[in-house]
Amino acid sequence: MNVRVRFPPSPTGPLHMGNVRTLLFNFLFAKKEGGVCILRVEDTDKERSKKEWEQDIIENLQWLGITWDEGPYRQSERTEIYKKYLEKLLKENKAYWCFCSEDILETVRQEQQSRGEAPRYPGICREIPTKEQEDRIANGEKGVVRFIVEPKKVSFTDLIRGEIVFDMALSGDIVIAKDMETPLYNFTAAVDDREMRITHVIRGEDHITNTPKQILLWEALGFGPAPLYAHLPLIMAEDHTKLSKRHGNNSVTRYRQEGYLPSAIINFLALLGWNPGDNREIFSLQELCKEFSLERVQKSPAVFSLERLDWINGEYIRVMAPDTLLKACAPFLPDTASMNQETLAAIVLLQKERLKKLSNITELSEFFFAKKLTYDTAILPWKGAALKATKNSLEATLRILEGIEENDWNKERLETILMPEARKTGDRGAMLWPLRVALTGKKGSPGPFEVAAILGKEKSIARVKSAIEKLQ
RNA sequence: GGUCCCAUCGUCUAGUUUGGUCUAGGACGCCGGGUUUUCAUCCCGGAAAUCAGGGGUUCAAAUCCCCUUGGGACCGCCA
Repeated sequence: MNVRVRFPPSPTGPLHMGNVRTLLFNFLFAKKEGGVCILRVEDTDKERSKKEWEQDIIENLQWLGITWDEGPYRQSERTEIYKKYLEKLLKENKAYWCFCSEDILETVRQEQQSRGEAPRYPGICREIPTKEQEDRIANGEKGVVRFIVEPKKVSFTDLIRGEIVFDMALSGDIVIAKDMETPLYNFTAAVDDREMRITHVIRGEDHITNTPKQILLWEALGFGPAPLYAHLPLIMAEDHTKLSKRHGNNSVTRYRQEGYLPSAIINFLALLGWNPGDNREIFSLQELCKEFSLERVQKSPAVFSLERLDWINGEYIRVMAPDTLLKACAPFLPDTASMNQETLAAIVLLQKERLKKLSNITELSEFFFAKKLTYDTAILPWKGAALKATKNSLEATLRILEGIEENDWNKERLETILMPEARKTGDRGAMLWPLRVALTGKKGSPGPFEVAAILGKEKSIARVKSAIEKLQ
């Protein structure tokens, strides 16, 4: 079989992590099976769909490396196709015009719910003669198109969950178009899946109840065998409900802006609901394409864990090539103008193992860029040492530093000169800790030799002097 | 409320199809230790699931069957 899957985002908001997971699984499945991916923008909701969101979706998909082979098709540009099928259903009396006001519908809905019934349209307008329906529409009356849902059992074999049966007698007739130019979701999905020869519909679990509706539409339209369906477990927030706007901004753009890598996001999302069956945790997109299988997809929902994403992202950052890392970090560096490339590269490389996300570089490295360090003098002394002793130590260090030639001012030389001195104290921390704090103004930071080398002789000495002054 | 889906450490999960090798394995996070002047990295170790509960079937059940409970999704002239 020639596998064809679809990416059906709705441009009513930015691309978010939940979308990406679904699209990713479609992509991986298609690649694994040697099939093709079709990008289909589901923009039938004229009020909510925005071109800017379509842009956001496309750009972020490209950034992530999730590519498609056909499209983008836009449903808003396919009105004629839907109209044709709408007319067919109307003509064959498989659909009818409904003139019920929203007020009436709302009243009926509430009555049904208070009686403990599932809310559904009772079929009021189904009784209106076809001729009368047509006349009313021709005379300009507003109406919507309802599809007659046959009261029968509909079943399908979900590739992940097995056989699922629905009793459609419990469902009312569904609205498939607001007017001939405005078709609705279930209808356009069925039509397009057929028109685009989709073989596998892989989507979120929240679509399970739409499936029998689409299958009935598919049958009514005489489309032949429906595609195969696979419903993925949902991604949940920490509170164990479906990930949504309520849970903060989960847009790809936000993660991108914070310095998460595409490869890390892909790796993380792939492992949310799927696993290779062994203990491996790190996968490239290429590897995933080779190994993915629907059989290994989880049935139960998975909680989105930021801590886990952070870990995977850190893993990817640690294996980045120096120049790639520098380029990636550049937007997050406090000030790229005042320092040369070489220095910036050294800074980034130094912090590499400390980054969970690229944006961490900002705070981690600001002391390199600061004109003046501000910190509490109390953090200067090493393990309960007295202020006086700390000051003496720094003064001794200062004298050594001042004696070092500009040419010798590099990490290796600084270490070979200072380390023996530090050892003489019996506890190297007594000398090295105050020096490091004087240079960085922080309790935790890279080592003093690395920092001093990057800072240069002049700045380093100024900072040590400043620390000594603070201890007066 | 109705319908559907799901159920192994806090979280992601292996193991369930073909019952025994599972006194349930790995990873994240957490705790402790080592390396290191500190942080981070790295290395070692630990706590953490009576396999939701109950009942069956069986010599044997996380694995098969039934019931209960719990959680989630959907019920729109959104997708």
